[in-house]
Amino acid sequence: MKKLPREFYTRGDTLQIAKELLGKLLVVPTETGERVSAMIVETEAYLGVTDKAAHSYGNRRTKRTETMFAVGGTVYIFFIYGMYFQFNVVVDAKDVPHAILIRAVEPVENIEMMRRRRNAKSKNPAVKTLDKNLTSGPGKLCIALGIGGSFNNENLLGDRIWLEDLKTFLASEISTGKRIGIDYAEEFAEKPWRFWVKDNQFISRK
DNA sequence: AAAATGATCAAG
DNA sequence: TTGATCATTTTA
Repeated sequence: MKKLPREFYTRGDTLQIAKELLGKLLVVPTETGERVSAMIVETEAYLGVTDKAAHSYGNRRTKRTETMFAVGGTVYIFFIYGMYFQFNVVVDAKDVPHAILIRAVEPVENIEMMRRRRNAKSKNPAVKTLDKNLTSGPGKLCIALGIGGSFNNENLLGDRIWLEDLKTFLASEISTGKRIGIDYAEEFAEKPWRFWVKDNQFISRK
């Protein structure tokens, strides 16, 4: 399969890219080279220096936010709530700190592996994680796909993690709404910069 | 009966 | 944000 080219990430229309990311296949091979993959079904755009919800608001550069300033096609991982990772795709040119948070994916290849990893994280071994709960949230998908802090700053054109074309959704198949978990962002909390595949079973909220 | 849904709470 | 628990509703 063919990796999405650098230009897909660097062309410079973050909201458009956030929508086009829906239907793309996220591939994270195991150490032994087995493909584990899932289709992106929910995204949120974070628009650089003007967006109060973005880590890079006001051009803030810290150890954590530094990767947001990398060139489009770089992976930005951050740790949240003391226990979960979030997976973001950096877009636009170097030093333009735009990123797209991947909020939910639909399992495609090697679902068995995702199930094992998710169940292993659960405290109660008796409960079996339902397939539709496997990757229906930003923290869950990172566990299922084995994405941890070491993926921060990884190149999406490398061999550790990448995106491929899979499906294309029409504008009529995409829903739009407010982003989640950013109540502190004042007027930006209302911006309709969250996108998801309409009626998809794997989105993070109903 | 089992499974899905919703509300509440604590976790690091 | 998530998982656990508990209560309620839906489904087979």
